[in-house]
Amino acid sequence: MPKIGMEPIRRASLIKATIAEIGNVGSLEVTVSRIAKRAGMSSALAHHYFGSKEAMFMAAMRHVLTVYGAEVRGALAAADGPEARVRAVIRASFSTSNFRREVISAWLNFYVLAQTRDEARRLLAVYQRRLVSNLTHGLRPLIGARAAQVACSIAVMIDGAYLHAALSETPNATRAVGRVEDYLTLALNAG
Amino acid sequence: MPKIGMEPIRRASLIKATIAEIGNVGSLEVTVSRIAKRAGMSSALAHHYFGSKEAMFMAAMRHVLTVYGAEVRGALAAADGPEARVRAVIRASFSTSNFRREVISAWLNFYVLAQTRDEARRLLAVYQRRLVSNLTHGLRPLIGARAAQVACSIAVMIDGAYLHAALSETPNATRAVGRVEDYLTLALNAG
DNA sequence: GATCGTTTATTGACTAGTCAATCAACAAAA
DNA sequence: TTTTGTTGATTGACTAGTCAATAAACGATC
Repeated sequence: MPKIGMEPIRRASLIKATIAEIGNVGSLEVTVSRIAKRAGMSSALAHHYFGSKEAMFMAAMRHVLTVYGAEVRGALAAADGPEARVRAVIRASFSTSNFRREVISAWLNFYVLAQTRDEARRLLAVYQRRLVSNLTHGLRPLIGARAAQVACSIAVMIDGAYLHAALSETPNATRAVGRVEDYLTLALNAG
Repeated sequence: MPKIGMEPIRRASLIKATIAEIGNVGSLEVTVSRIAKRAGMSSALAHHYFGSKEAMFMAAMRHVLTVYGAEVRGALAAADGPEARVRAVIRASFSTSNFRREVISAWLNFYVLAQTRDEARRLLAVYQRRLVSNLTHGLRPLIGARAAQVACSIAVMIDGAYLHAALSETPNATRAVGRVEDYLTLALNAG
């Protein structure tokens, strides 16, 4: 019983199912059939809307980045003053939504994909530049010219702490945030 | 014409070929046939010596970690004094051998594997503990009780910087080392 | 030092299963 | 009737792992 206007609904379902399935299996070795089944349709329909398995991955990752970006913007809007803005960006990177198993899985596999697929690499670069830019703007009023340098270091530390936390036996976002904020404090007091 | 004593030679060839093939494809979606072909034997022989594809991956990763461990030990032996030892550990983590494409690929896929395979997770934990331990021992005489904390932060920063460098358009080990060493300097001067 | 059973090395062929992508065909809306 | 939604069936290619069979080296025994 075909209904009209299904495209956006189907696409959203498929993206959600793709992320869930990647989280379940832990890798990109998921089948289009399983994704489609989870989304309540045939695999042929998944191909109809996305064209290929890889396109589904990319759309899924773009969705993860969109959600993350919205969280960052929300946290920035609620922050009062430059230092609070920097801390908001850091904390948003370790939000509970970023620590769901399937999102962790998506990130790790995204790194793998970024080695060989230019589209993934570009997307990753965009995310990193935005992160550094957000941090730099917050840091500039606090430490002036050192802002760019420190922002890069914080970005590196966020990714490292995320990786460590994600792969530790007991993932602990709070500890990870603490580690990055300790560095921030150190950098701010070293004027 | 079978010759005796082939087992260690075959195993070494297969490990080398596995790493090379992973580096080529960029993921674990490599076939046993291709690995075996690259190593100059039939796929049946690869199964004979390793039993499964996953066992080949694990052996390959263990080899990467062994080489890395040897580099660290070498750098530590040549280092003079605590601070030099800390810097030696940092620099060894960004050695040229760790920046070969296939080794980067092995690391990224190892992270992915560590999500779901206990053996991979355990191996990763061993590597991380050793890294932190090495750093802590070097830091203790310099900053006493803060050593453990700072060692963890450096370890996190090493992984983050490695990730960034590995996935940037122009991988640059020197810049990555510099970033971690900057943090070290900051931490040492913040007594 | 010839004989023979055992171990090790090695492969081609095969099993049994997987999967991405395609396509013809059908159903409802416009 | 053209567009949009939808699927079952199929294709064509690929894969991990098994197995029987072969052949060289080893070692013990006579």
